[in-house]
Amino acid sequence: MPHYERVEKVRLLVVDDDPPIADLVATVARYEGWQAITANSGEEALRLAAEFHPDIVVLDLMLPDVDGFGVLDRLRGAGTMVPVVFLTARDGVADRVAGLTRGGDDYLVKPFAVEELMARLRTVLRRSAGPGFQRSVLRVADLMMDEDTREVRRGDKLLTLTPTEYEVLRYLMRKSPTVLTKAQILDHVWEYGFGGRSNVVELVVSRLRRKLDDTGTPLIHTVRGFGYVIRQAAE
Amino acid sequence: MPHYERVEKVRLLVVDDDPPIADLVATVARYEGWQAITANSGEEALRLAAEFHPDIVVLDLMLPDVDGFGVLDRLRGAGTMVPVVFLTARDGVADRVAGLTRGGDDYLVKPFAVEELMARLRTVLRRSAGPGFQRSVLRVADLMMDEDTREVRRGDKLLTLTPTEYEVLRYLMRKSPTVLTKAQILDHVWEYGFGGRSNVVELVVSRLRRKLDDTGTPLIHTVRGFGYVIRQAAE
DNA sequence: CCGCAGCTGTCAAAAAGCTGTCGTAGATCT
DNA sequence: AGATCTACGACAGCTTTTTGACAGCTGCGG
Repeated sequence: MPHYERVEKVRLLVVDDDPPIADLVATVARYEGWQAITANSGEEALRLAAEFHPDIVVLDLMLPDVDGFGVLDRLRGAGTMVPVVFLTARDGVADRVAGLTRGGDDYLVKPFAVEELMARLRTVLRRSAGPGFQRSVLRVADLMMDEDTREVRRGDKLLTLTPTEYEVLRYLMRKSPTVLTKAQILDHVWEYGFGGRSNVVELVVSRLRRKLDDTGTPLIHTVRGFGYVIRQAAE
Repeated sequence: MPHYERVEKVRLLVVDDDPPIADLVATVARYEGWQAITANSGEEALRLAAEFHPDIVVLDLMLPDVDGFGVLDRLRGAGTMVPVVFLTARDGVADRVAGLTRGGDDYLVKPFAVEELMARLRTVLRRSAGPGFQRSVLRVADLMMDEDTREVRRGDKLLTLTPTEYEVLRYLMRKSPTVLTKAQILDHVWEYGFGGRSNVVELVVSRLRRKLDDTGTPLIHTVRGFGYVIRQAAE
């Protein structure tokens, strides 16, 4: 039983017959500092899994040859206990997949938001790292976000965020003190293929500010002509 | 996990000729921090038992070679007193098994719910730990659940819960203060293979709330767009 | 002091969640 | 065995929350 440590790069295998999607995921993962490879078919996936020894697998259920379940079976049959996160279309199979989260594996419905996928991968990795895994808590100045309890506090004031607000804030906090463009935020937090041509990001940031900058000094800063950062008052 | 204290890892051997089921159980156990291995036949089970020295065994009755009872006999014949939890199909043999569960053994009918199986394993382990074993009591604020007597109290008011309500509540309490999605609850509390397409979880939560939040402050909180938690209301 | 990026109020549609009602099936009692 | 009771979950109506389009306003930077 491999033991997954944070010290080494996480090894991710992405299996999806749609190359753009597979690449999207792989790219984001690499950007996180992970080592990622992609497979576009079940056979290829099995071959790559055997030689690459991934720590975690993202697996589309609809593959041209062997289907997702088949791949899973054969992975397990080969004695690999590598955790798997499934991707499925909104319809149909979702039910069948649902049963799989039990094992600690997880699943996500297409189209998904990249940050959501990454969050799940991190969670699954954290859990599979064995017992006594610690809570994941993000901090920026006196702002705190507990990813397990979904509790967000500014100082000791508890904040109530909507799902979208939560996701945007998490992304900002994760990347802090890096400045993110609105496009990056849109691409990571909203489902890929989102049609929102309007000012959604500004809108959500505005709402976030009202909730969290109400008390104390502003934490979310606008970088005019570029994007947003969250950090303790800069320069 | 907050409510489970044990210094050494529990060693679990899962014996089932259906690999997905065996893996399911093993994976869930590992997530509890246990050490788990699987066997897909009676012979393999006996071999593994000899070298692995499990603390507890999950044993399917219908095996290709030696049947479950045979495995049990040979285990006992070898002088092992390791407690066994049997898995059986809904029909037939159930009665015979009942007779065989002497001592600390137990059995469960397929398809089972993961949380139910884990609960039984914990109970059997606790009992087999010798005399003066400790009661298992879960507490969240003034809510108390005794897993041995199945007694649930809010303050000193005794609550009467249906089986499903009890299971959902137990799962929530065990994981408290982590927020659980409806899918997680469904997957852990309902039998595997349940095609829950409706709002069962919401329904049970609704009924639970009526029973336990009637007195005092609400304990089960909705995290809109995500799931449910049970915990003392955070300020 | 101008212009444009950014901010925010308003609103309606859609999503998510809650709960009452009811039929079925299994358990329990007589 | 038959009658009765209980638990469960399908379904549907209703309420609340969230979201994003739109549009007008603000204020920064030059």
